[in-house]
Amino acid sequence: MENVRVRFAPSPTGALHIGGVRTALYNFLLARKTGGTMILRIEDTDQSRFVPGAEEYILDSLRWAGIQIDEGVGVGGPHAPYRQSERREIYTRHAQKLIKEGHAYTAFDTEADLEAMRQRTPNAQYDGTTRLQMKNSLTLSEAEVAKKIATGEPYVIRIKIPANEEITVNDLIRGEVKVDSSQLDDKVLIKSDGMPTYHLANVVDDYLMKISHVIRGEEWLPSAPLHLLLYRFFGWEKEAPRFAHLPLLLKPDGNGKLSKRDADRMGFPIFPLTWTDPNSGIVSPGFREAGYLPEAMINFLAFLGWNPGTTQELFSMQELIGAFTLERVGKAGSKFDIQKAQWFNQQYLRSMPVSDHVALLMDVLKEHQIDCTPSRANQVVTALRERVTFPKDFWEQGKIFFQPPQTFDKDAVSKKWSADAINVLRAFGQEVIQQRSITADEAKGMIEKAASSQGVKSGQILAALRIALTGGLSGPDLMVTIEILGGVETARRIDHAVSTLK
RNA sequence: GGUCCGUUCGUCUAGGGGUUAGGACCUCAGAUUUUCAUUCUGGUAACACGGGUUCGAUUCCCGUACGGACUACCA
Repeated sequence: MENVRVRFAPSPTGALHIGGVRTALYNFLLARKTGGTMILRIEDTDQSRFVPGAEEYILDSLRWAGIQIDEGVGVGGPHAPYRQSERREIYTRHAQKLIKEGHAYTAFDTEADLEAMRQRTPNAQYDGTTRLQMKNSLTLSEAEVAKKIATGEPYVIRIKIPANEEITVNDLIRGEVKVDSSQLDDKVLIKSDGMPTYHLANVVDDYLMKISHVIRGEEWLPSAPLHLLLYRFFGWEKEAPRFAHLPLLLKPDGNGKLSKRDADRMGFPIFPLTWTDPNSGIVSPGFREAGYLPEAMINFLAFLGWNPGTTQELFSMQELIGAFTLERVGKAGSKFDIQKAQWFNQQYLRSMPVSDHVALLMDVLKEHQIDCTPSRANQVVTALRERVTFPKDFWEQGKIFFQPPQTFDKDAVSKKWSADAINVLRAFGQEVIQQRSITADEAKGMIEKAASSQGVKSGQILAALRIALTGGLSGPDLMVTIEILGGVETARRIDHAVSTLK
């Protein structure tokens, strides 16, 4: 595989879909694996769908994901510009060449004309069977065409699809896909606003930018024969890239392509970063803001449609680069399983060094305007480390170390709060208040003493103690909790609970 | 409707003419943890269907069913 050059070519029509991130990832992995080049091209040929901020968003998302761009928008390169709206003349020139050689023609049909044609014949398309009934340079005289163009009548340029030719797409993932050219229609190449359509722009740019592999979503497979035809008409058959059409990301339940609607409905993000739609003002949550680590997302995404053929599941970007091959990409679509994504996140979050966890905790504490010494943060983090899936869990599970419980779990109280417990807690409170700092072991001994003084086994009142201290029944080791809280705070919370709960 | 693509546990998948069809997530049970979580052990659970080829098919071929994508002057 000489000189691999791949591109990720999104449209700036809104936030980047998570499936787009996976497509970018596979391109990136192949580029890095082969020492090739990763190119970012922005396909902004549809002016009506342009959304301000979308390009910036794409750049930010890729950066967050750790997908680096070697060439293209944002970094420049030898084939600039990389924004298709800035390459207009190039496409026009190429379209003209096609016309000159009889592979394309101009068409003047209005929307009403097209509609009428479709009405006339069911399932009709603009192709070899209908093009001679339409208003185009094949049916009009040269003079008429020239006049229409001179008077500024809008027109498009269409490809002239040859009849009855078998076109074979050799897809790296799907093998040979054969299509009869008669099934294809005379697709518009240049729109009436002078901009190219995807089909033309894509082929011209991939050739000019010397792309070696086109790795894109399966939704492009049906138009791949058209693209191949274009390569042939331009005389670029030898330089045509290899194609790899990726299976789609499917919705978690039922069937169909994963959509934003599904994500909203099931309560998880679909965009890498939070996105605010500039037109509607609607804010859509992002994976980053939901607490997903980029490493976890990348690992998760890589495994949706690809696997290394071993039982290893945790892969760093470097490991993915080493293991990735297009041959091991599957053919069937994958349902987007958010639970698996959470599992990956848990794995990555827990394996971070303690210092990172401390930093995470300090961040949330700052948000809540709580001061905390590093050593205390360290204690809390140590107690919580094995219990977190998202960074926010450090706060949700750790806040009881910084503020007394706001409420007491009613069920827990009715089950575990007893007269015996109150007596033991009182006794323990009077002891523990003497010790500003107390170790877990000391706390344990003290509780046992208090319990036996009341003729009770300590095990019977531990749940009540936990309720008094944390408001509920779950949390880190109780003795460790007391150690972190300290004797004074422990006593204060017991006091409060005993006087509040009857 | 037409064209194309696909189909192994609920999910992500490995595998491949003769296997106890393997792993992970989820789930369930047990152990550990005087809680919960973690951790450990174990369990439930799959080759869409029908033909053919073959001594033998989940694996190869054909068909059917089901699902999906595409069918715009959107990408």
